[in-house]
Amino acid sequence: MLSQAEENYIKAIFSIELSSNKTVSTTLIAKSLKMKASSVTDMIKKLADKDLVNYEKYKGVSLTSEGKQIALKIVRKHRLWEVFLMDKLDYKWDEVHDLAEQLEHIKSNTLIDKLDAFLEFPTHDPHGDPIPDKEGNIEQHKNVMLSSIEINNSCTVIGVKDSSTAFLKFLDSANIQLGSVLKVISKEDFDNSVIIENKSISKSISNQISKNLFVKKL
Amino acid sequence: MLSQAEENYIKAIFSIELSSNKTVSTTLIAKSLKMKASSVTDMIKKLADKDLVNYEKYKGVSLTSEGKQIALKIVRKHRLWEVFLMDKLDYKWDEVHDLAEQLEHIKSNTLIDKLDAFLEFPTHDPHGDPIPDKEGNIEQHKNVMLSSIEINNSCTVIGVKDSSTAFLKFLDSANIQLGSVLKVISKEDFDNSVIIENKSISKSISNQISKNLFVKKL
DNA sequence: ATTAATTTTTAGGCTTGTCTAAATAATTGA
DNA sequence: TCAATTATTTAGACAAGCCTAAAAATTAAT
Repeated sequence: MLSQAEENYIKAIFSIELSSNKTVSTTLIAKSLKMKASSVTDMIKKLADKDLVNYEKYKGVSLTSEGKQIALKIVRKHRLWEVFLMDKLDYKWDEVHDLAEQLEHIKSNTLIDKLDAFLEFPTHDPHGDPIPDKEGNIEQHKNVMLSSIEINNSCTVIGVKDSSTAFLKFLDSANIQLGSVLKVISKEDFDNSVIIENKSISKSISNQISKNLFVKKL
Repeated sequence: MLSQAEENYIKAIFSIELSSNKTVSTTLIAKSLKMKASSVTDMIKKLADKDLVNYEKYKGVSLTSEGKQIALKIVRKHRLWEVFLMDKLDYKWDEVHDLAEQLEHIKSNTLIDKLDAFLEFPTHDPHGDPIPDKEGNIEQHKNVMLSSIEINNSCTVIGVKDSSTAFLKFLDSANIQLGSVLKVISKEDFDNSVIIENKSISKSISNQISKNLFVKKL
């Protein structure tokens, strides 16, 4: 049985692997978990002993397939709890992350599948991220960002890359949710901002925002 | 913010205080938490420093009013989670305890009240125990046991004193739930067992069982 | 190709929460 | 009452998980 600390490392390594595709460095893990590199080295050794990561001194780590399975289970739990918090308890999408970070560590063989059933087998969490199934299969995010949509094309918002509270609150204030249909009116070469139309209201969206919004072309 | 270990001690002290009404000894706490007495002494000192328990060497402990409030909050969380697990996720009443022991430690200012609302403000958990309200008010259990019901009187099962898996499974097999109406047909002086009628079926109930069933006289 | 800068690891330390063994206090019973 | 028993506390140890500071390896820059 893994400790919460171990699970947090596994999850961090998993998400770094996903987003960067290079071998994961001690420093990156430390940054992601807000810890010191020396602490990370300690824990990596422990995880390597348990065959959850491949590790060679000074060469970074990668998850073994067993490690990856564990990571997927944690991600599954995290995202299902987020759905629960939002759909059943009326939390807003910017409030669910921290609570789910706690709930994802609850140990039980049955709980998460019962929760899944209770929620009627959702496929995505409140931020548009796909939920792994019981076996750890997970749909691949298509990496289409709002920033890459051509002028005059429309798209649907299907997810956010950054799910920080600040970003999500900004989206709320701009009236953008999952499912919002955005039409790209024009692009500004100078700062890469785009003018979009959302429910017939036009808005300027900075590049920082538009490259963190996953969309599907219509 | 209290650690899980601290919360577990507070809860243990609270439940011992409730069931025995004497000052709580180191040994009793140790037994309840399956730890060594020396560990208990250490923790008691810590809790006393935080003014959550009154403690004088060799004289046992009692919760301060602050400690009691914390205990009530934990009990509230535990019981609400139990209701959730049973009512929403279809767990059986003998399965919810261990999971609730984990869930009760989730830290959040809003979660438990939202859960309470979602469950439509239940007043009792699946074992018949009353759920403290937001302010920590809790209904007093009337201590009427099945063993004290007179011959020919009927009563409703309103709770269990022992909520161990074994006991609850026994009750299931005997078709006794909360709300079951039992009529006392006869009593056996020899071993204090009683013959009861439940849905027109007669059964012999040992004293061990009947003194662990809270009932309300009809 | 060396040196400088950065990254990673090692070594040693700290806190929390547990333990065992020994010392001390309280209680029991003859 | 006072000796034996039991309960409690103290002292010292250990694992987990974090830290700082220093050493070692790697990478980058001139």
